[in-house]
Amino acid sequence: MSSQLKPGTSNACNITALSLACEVNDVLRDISPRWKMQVLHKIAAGTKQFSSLKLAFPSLSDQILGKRLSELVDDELIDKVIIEEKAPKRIHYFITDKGLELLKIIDDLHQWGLKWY
Amino acid sequence: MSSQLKPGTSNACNITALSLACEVNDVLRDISPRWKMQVLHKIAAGTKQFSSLKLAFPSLSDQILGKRLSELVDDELIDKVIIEEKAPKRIHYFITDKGLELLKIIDDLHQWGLKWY
DNA sequence: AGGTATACTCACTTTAGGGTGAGTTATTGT
DNA sequence: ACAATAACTCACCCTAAAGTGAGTATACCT
Repeated sequence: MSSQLKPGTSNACNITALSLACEVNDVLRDISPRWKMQVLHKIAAGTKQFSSLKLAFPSLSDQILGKRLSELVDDELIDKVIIEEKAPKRIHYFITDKGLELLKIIDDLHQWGLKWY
Repeated sequence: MSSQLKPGTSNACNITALSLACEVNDVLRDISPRWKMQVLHKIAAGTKQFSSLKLAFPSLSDQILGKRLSELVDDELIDKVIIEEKAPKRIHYFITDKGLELLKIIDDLHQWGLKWY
């Protein structure tokens, strides 16, 4: 048993937010889909193309990768830059500032996992 | 378009972990179930009993609350303390150090959400 | 004797998400 | 002429998660 709150401490805790509003729900729902944060991380690490991302995750299908990429674009976590319109299309993905800030927190989560799992 | 990595920067990025291993998958899977982090937060804020938690989340059913609590106990994010064995049972829940460290990161996620959503 | 309270569990249905197969477009290489 | 390539989308299935209804134990209160 660890860190019980002292009785009479008026229910305050050292967590900044006094009430975890729905934003956290939304954030968690948006970051939890399988592969999504790994793909984001890979893009942050410089992997720009669909095909290279495919190679990076052999057990991830084209379809799911496409879905995750469009989600990441919709979330404004990555930017999609069209290099060549005509087939064979060439598109590059880049992480945004918003995505980079999120990744820092995801990395904290990773560190927490390493410590406690 | 924001923060593209400079070409030739050898794919390094300012994220600590060089590769986001499966731990992040596991962590995300464990924290994403609906209500779970909110229940954890409420417990951290001093709400100790099943019935008080029920009142705190009117749209959360007994069954899901029970499931989330047992998950949180299994994850060692909360401790379950039996106050009275015989019916009517009385049980108190307390957050663990592990849970408290996680909540700090969840709060960062919350702040990130407030900033960017 | 019947109702209430606490903290659940079990079985079931419904919904959302993950995953698969096929098809598209236009250009380059053999 | 034919295959390959890049980056997808559409339609479908199937499993896992969410949510719902009912039931349980025991003691106290009226």
